[in-house]
Amino acid sequence: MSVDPTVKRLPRAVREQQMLDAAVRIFSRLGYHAASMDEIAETAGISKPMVYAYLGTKEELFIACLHREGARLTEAVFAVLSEDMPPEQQLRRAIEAFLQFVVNHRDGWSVLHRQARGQEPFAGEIAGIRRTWIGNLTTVLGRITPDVADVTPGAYALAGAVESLADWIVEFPDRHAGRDPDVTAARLTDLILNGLPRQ
Amino acid sequence: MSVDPTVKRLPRAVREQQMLDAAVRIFSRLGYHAASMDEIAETAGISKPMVYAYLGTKEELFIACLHREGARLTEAVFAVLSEDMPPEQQLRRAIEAFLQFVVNHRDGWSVLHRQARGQEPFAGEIAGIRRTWIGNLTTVLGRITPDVADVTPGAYALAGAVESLADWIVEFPDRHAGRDPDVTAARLTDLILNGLPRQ
Amino acid sequence: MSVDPTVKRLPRAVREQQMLDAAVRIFSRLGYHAASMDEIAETAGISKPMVYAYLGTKEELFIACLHREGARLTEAVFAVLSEDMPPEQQLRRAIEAFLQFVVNHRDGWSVLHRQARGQEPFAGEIAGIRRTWIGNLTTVLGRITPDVADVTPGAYALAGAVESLADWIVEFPDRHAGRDPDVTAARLTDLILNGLPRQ
Amino acid sequence: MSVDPTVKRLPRAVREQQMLDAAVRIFSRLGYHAASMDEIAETAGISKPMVYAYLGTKEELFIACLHREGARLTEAVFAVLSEDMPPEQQLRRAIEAFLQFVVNHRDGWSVLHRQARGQEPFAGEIAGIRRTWIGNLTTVLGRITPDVADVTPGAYALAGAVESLADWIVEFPDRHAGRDPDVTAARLTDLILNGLPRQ
DNA sequence: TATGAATGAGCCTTCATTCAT
DNA sequence: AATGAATGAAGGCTCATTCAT
Repeated sequence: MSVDPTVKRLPRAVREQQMLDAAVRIFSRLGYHAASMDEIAETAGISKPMVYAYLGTKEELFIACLHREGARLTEAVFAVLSEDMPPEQQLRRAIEAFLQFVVNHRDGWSVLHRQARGQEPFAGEIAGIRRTWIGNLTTVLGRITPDVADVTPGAYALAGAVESLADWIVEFPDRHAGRDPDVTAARLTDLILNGLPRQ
Repeated sequence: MSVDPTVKRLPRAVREQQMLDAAVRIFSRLGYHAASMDEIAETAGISKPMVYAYLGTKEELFIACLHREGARLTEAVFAVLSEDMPPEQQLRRAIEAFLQFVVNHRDGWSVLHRQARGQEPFAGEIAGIRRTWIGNLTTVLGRITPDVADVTPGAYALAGAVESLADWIVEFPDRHAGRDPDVTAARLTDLILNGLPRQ
Repeated sequence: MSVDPTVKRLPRAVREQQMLDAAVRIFSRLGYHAASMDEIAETAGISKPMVYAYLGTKEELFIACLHREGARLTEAVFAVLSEDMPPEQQLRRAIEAFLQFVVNHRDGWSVLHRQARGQEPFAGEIAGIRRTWIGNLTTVLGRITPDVADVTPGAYALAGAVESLADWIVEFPDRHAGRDPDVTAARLTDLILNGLPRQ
Repeated sequence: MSVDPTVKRLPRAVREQQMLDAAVRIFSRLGYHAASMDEIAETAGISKPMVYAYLGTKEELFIACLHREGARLTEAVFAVLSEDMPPEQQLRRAIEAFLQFVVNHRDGWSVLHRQARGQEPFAGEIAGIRRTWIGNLTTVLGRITPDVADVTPGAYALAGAVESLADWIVEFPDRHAGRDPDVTAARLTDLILNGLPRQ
């Protein structure tokens, strides 16, 4: 048996990941509607009926992408936290992890954040994933401030700020060059804790 | 004789606004691709060929929507500012105006912010409109803080925070009920200026 | 009363000729189907309803063009003939006149010859016009040769030859430059009468 | 088991020919613009998307028809010639072959000659195909006559004569009945070589 | 497991034609 | 006499999805 790099028969689990990789790539570039199953299948190096056999309809495929990328994001943020950290450090490290994730998984981030927000039938799914991550922020902020009434809007504001910075980093890599995402995370943490430096 | 509600012949300028109204409504609910010219024309109470005659292609129609709503947003924010205000007040009032706009023009906001970000051939157009509004924030922040290096990322963070709060207000009208957007704007301004209240 | 060059109110007969001019121009460039009434009206400097009021539907308009240009062609050929000419001279002068007409009325020729031949519902009309001109050739040839059986196919062959030369002159003006259509007509007449010069 | 006439799954090469057959038939009857992809697909006994999948755009489909029929015509004429024939015989046999082709492939001839001449974007393609066949005539005539200057216009005239005769044969099958195309070819060859019989 | 062949349905776009002023 | 406003109808093209092998 040879080890032809263009193997034909592969175990299902491997093929599924190839398909999801291709799907995330195409969806991130074109959005849900403009992406075609043809192009996804071709990118995955597989025929279209296989995509349907393994991952179902286009809608189900997109949701599978959302789940995989959402889980990856959640894991990436959780991985850097530990119960015994002081909340200020948790805050900074969570932001760091988020920015790092976006920089390293632009396609996944694009699928999660840009390509179907507010578009049925994905709005609920995406909002749920986002709520998970904002829920974490809420917990952390709740440990820092006593201002109970504002902790939820605060978490939403903070989430938006981080997402916007992530987009900024991705959109202007040059202007951001030389600046580690960790530095950006630290600056934002400072801003949250202490406010804007005044002149 | 009063104006018949089902008027037939109307001057071009009027019809164009009707069409744009319908287009913004449909695009905001379904996104660019899922929206059909048929449905837009029907919503506008006019036949499809008229839409093509006055506003052109679906693509051109969408861009016309972006321009109209973008201009309205810019105007709404500019209208509340005056040169001689202290910058802290400018900041608060700009945020107020922005949140008010989103609450009062949900469809326009959805078209600008959610339905085509990062999707060709609109990515550039939308990014440009957003950059205008972020540019204003940058100017205001620059008057408040001496920290030159961080003023641009700060403006992006702030913009994201405001946008996210706007979405929150729209998404959970109940939880937000009784809370004026102006209160939210004031709290966010406080956060920016002084940081999170510590316990 | 001023003599504004963009006069508005013109007598019907004048307007009709303007419209036919425009129609022949557009039909000759694009063919019957690809030409649009919009473009014809615009080229004529008039609004569409006027075209319909004066010349009827697109089909009727096209037929009007065929009639006008066909009549002009017939006249041009007849004008140079007289009963008492020897038939060889009639032959040469008819060919001359035909070639001259095509060179001077390319658009009309294109409408008659290229843009709708064999296409319903114009095939019959065009064939009829062509038959008129071929009928003339038949008469002339009949005076030259006693070979009755071949005079009709001969006339068809001759007509095709002249038409093809006309197209050649129009298609390659450079290669034909310096060569008067009259020279071409003389050569062709020679060929008909005496055959190809042998080596 | 015999071949079911309503076979469902056929290899691509077969289906493509079926489609081209249908396309030539419809285009020849209606012309490029008036023909609809729907009717072509239906005539081919297949659904429209298959036509697009295999032959591309309507424009590409028409060009594919031109190429196939043009190649067939060229082959038909070439097949009857051999290098060692005297040029007079080459001339006669080429004309014979051409007339035979037109009589046996009326649809193909119509597509090549009548349905899109001078109409963009096909004018160049069609002119090129015609130039090939006229080029052959030029070569043959060059072997017969020493009159270099007139050999090209002579070939154009001859081509037009043959084409016109072909149309005549097709248009009046009755008047032509009992007359073999070969007889017509012989008479035309005579005319070319010797001129019109004089009285 | 894997795929070439096939299609129903729908959307964007345009055009000839007419109405109301 | 003249036109801006308006539309029914149709055509090109694409796509998600499935069948037969």
